Amino acid sequence: MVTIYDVAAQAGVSIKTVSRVLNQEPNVRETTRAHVLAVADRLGYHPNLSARSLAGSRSFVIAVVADATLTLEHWRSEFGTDYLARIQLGVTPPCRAAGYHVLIELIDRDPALMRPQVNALLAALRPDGVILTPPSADDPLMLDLLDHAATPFVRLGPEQPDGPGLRLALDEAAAAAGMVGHLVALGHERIGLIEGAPEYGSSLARRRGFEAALREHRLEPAGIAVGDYTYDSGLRAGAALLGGRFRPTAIFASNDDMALGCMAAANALGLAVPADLSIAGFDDSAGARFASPSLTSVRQPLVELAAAAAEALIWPNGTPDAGRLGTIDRPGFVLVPRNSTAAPPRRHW
Amino acid sequence: MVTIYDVAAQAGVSIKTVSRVLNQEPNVRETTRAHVLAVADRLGYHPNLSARSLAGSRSFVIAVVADATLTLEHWRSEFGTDYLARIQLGVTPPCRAAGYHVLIELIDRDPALMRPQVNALLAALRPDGVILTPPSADDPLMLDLLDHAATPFVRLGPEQPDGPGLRLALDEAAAAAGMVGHLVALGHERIGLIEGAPEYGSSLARRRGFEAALREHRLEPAGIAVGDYTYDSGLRAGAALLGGRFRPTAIFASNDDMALGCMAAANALGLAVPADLSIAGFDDSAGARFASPSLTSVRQPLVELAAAAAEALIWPNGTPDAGRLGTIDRPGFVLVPRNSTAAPPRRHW
DNA sequence: CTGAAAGCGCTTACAG
DNA sequence: CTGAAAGCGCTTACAG
Repeated sequence: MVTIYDVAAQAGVSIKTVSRVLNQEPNVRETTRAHVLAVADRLGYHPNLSARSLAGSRSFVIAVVADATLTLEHWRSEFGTDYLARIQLGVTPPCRAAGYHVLIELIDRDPALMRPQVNALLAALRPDGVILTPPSADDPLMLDLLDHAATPFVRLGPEQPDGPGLRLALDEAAAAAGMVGHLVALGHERIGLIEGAPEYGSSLARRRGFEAALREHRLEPAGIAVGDYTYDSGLRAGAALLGGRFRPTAIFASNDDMALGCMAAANALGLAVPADLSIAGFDDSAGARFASPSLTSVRQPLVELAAAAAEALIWPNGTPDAGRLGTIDRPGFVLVPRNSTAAPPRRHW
Repeated sequence: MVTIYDVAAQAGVSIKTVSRVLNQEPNVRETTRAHVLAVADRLGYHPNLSARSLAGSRSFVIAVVADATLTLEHWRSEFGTDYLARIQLGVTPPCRAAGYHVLIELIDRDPALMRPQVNALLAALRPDGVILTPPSADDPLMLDLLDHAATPFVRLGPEQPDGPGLRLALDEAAAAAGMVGHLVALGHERIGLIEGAPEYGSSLARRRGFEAALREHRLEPAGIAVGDYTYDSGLRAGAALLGGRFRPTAIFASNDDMALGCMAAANALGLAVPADLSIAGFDDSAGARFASPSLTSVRQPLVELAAAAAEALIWPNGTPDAGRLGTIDRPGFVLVPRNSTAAPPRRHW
């Protein structure tokens, strides 16, 4: 392997000068710089990351932390697999462009496991930055460990509005409100909600958005049922909402899995979707795209969020073209209308 | 950060002894070993990977090489996203268990880009091993660069039966033959084939398996149409196969996308699947699971293959329990029967 | 604008 | 069974 000494010798300068050129430091004569670069290129020189990391303050490594159990489950089920892939899609291009490497690190939630795993990660890799995906983004021990190690980190879609680290928040309330707006625009006036597990912040935010939007349109909720983000809970909640006399003409579920469960409940009751009942979900999961009818949903801007996180960690003092980060600081959700929502049926009661 | 010096000082030994204990080298008194481990644990010591890599011969890094364009496309489409996720699922657990880190490295196919990218990867990271996914697994330049750098590498599902590196092959012919066996068992005697792009080795292997299985059952192909692995080509090929007078009662497509295209062609002709026509695919993609009717397909054992690759790189001289690798050396495909295949219609011509 | 020295935290020979 | 010395390939102060 060719080292910095080889380049220095060939170029007739000291290794320090080569180092300056490679790191784009100032105070190098332009001709020297060009010459060194030419020699490095000719020799096929590429700096050794371990040496750089050991001697300097940068490792050129960004670690993406994901919950071990959840991630392995997602990969195995090949269903919710989207999430991490979207993160990778967002993180990878800016990292590649800046010569950074991305490490997906699976960390267990159990504190007795998490503590040594995170400490080993930080000590072994000394990553220049860590990106926390939910639920790690709100784990007190995780935040504490990173904070103590003084490792820069970004929390993707945190549920807590404060705490350490850079937070890249998602405006879930606005997204939920947007979905209500979509249903109202179709003509619906009786809209029910299937709420997610109340212990999740996302679930509360989505309910908040739902209620605010209804108020704005001077409507009352046509029933609220509580689920836990699973298909089965959506099935039960759907049955409950649709069992009454004045059933809603549209139901907004806090995630796609529950929306699909609700769709099954509607089918069981002989209701056609969307002719008799409109159903909307949240997440734009694979299931939403492949369902029959396909499910109207709202897509989290995860790719943009992850890209912003990577750029914030790579360029702590502002992106090269700083304007961009600002514009994607709080990227918007995207409403994806599909075949499960339509105008309400004409009244016949 | 606590270093090996801190541990050595606290334990009252030299750093070399600490190093021996940590690397599980022989020639350490049992009491010394226990004491050092206790001190290391108490201090929360974790070795710095950069220092280990720089000083020693191991980096504890496994790089998974994937084609840049294809991977970004897959991630963006959120459709073929399965592939890399399956690889990650296979590679991650053995690496975690052995203290290795996994890096997904996107490499461009263009030689002018590939050469510096691969060289930089090898020089910067000095990975202990590289896992090549298709099509990199058969790229001559890629193989040459890795071979020259003397980096151990594994080729997943290579199409060429020889060349450098450890090859973990898939028996695609056997998988195709198995699918034909499934159709024959259902009662089909007139089975057509939609072949994939002939420039892919996989396509040839699958056709070979198809023909061998038919021969074994003393049947003739009921038509062979050539596609290129795309939905559209499957649509066209299906129309061609089904347009004749003595149409097949079952069609085996060399991948799921073409099978789904063929299904559309059948629908367009008013043929019900599977009542009038059985259709089988290959890959067990997400589309197969969500299609209507769901598509019978065959699943590549990618997870097992990737796990075997990781273990081969982590334990070059045999897995700790060496028996296991042998058993997954050539893991079998899994036939996944779904609703697109059934008994043939009763003859009525 | 350029360079000589020291040191990052380990492992590799080598010596005892 | 244990340790002192050298060195991996860079960057960090510091000097000129």
